[in-house]
Amino acid sequence: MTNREVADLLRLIADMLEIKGEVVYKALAYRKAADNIEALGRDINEVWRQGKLREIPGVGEALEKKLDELLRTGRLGYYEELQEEIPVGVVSLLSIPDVGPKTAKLLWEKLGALSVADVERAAREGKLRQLPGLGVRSEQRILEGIESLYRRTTRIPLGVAWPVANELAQALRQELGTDTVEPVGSLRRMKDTVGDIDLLAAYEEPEQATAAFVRLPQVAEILSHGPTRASVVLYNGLQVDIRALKPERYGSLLQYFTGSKEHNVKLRTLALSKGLSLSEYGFKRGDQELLCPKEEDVYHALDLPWIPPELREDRGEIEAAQQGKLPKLIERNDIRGDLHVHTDWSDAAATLAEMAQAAQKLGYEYLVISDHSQGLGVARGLDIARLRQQRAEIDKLNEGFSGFRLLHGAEVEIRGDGTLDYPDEVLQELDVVIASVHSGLRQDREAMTTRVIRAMRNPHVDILGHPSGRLLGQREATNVDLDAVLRVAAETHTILEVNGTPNRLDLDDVHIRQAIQLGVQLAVNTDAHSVNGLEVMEYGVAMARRGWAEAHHVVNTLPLPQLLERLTLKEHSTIR
DNA sequence: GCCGTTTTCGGCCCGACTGTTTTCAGTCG
Repeated sequence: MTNREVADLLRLIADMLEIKGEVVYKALAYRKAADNIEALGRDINEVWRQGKLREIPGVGEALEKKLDELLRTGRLGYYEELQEEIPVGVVSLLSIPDVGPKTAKLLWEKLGALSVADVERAAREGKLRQLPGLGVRSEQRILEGIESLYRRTTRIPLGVAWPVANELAQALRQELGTDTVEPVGSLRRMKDTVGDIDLLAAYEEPEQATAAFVRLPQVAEILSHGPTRASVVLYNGLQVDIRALKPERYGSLLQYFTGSKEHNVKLRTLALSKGLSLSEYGFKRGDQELLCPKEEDVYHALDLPWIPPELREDRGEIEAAQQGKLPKLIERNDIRGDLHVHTDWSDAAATLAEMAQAAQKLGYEYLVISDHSQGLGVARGLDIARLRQQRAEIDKLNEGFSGFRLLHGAEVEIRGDGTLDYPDEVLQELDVVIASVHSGLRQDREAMTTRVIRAMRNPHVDILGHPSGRLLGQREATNVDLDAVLRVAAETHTILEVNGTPNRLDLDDVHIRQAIQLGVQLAVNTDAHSVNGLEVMEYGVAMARRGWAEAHHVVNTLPLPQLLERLTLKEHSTIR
């Protein structure tokens, strides 16, 4: 079982326990363990083999026993017993907005509902309003919730939500005549996907801010609307929540609303240990209030340095802050060039000259042209003759540049057996070789892992492109064993790509962090297929930051001479 | 079910909004 599968099962059990009516803290404990297993960055099976399950935070005696049974036999007796009591169908009702464990249990016990469709039917027949604690309004609300559930297909990639959120924030800033409107929540933490958009407004009359917000022309439907918070659905189907408070509490609100929930919970616990109570309004010591106009004030009150939003996932950042060991995260301006872009030589829109010009405009010192290799026919991959023609043109262009250089690379297909799409003598001519998997994506774990590792052991392969192959919202990652890939990358000095294309963001944050811990170096690239595509660098950098990357972990922060030297490391290395 | 510079037992974060209530429970973030 994968970490994800184990985590999902623990979360399912947590839901069942809640519906059953167990003390909520029990369910909480399961969820916490699930979160930590998912964010582990190591294969849980390996942790289990080493007998180190207890070292995972949130795993105690009872969960260790259950995990051991699960990983050893693939089954869990405790879960099977629970299933006898609480059918999985009841758990599925929790996906309906405004239906929690109590309501789910009620719907099941009184109406026998075991699916969202059952609830929908009962609601249409007016049966929900007859249940204790529910009325006509609740019935209507649940029905609307089901409809929105059908509309809402999946989480939204960061690259989609980010521009929408900024446009909304800008509209509201103009409406209110203030600067203090910002996207917050998982967006501000730059998570790879977001469930909804959260906005924050600091305004003297908060109720006017929420009122102006629900009146924005983008708003299709108002879900709730109070003096300090409101929730709407846009015409594009995205849900947006806003919170508004007076500016004097701006720092507390910004901190609170940025999350994550887990990070905030830990901060509050920390506050309690110092005799303070923390909420979005600020600190309280007894009746005495301590306001935080700036976000830094919140952290300083807890004797912590300010923590960058990208780290706020309760993955050790608070402990690191306490010990003064927060990383100095890489920034967008540290990037000196893009190592992965395409041109009209293969499947992209812009010419070599256009891409070079755009890169110089961004202040880059270098740009690697890396069109597809011959095997990727659908992308008009370059055969060896055209590749050499391209080299000639790049050389010619370079004569006209000063303080900037085009490098010649290629994104070379990793074939099904792990061999590469150009022979070694051709690879050797290139400044940068990116090896990527684009075909045969359904191979089983062993075949896929062997394939990728074989490619990495080629001394000419500098970078492994989009290592997991995932396409957010469209395609799962391939079966590749990333743990093994990371180990071999460390051993062979192969650079791993952090691909900034919005629906890739690959590597993800968890594996970036693991890579760094193993001493693997990264390249943050855009994989741009147009001039505008170069702009997505900010998403790639955001992923790197979420993975605790500092500038020195990323090779394209190096000045050109050092980069070129780094790129020869593998050929000169004796370890293969 | 986890966990311990206030505890190996008794805690475990805080508040808004909604609807169905006569003072609060459920849900959400």
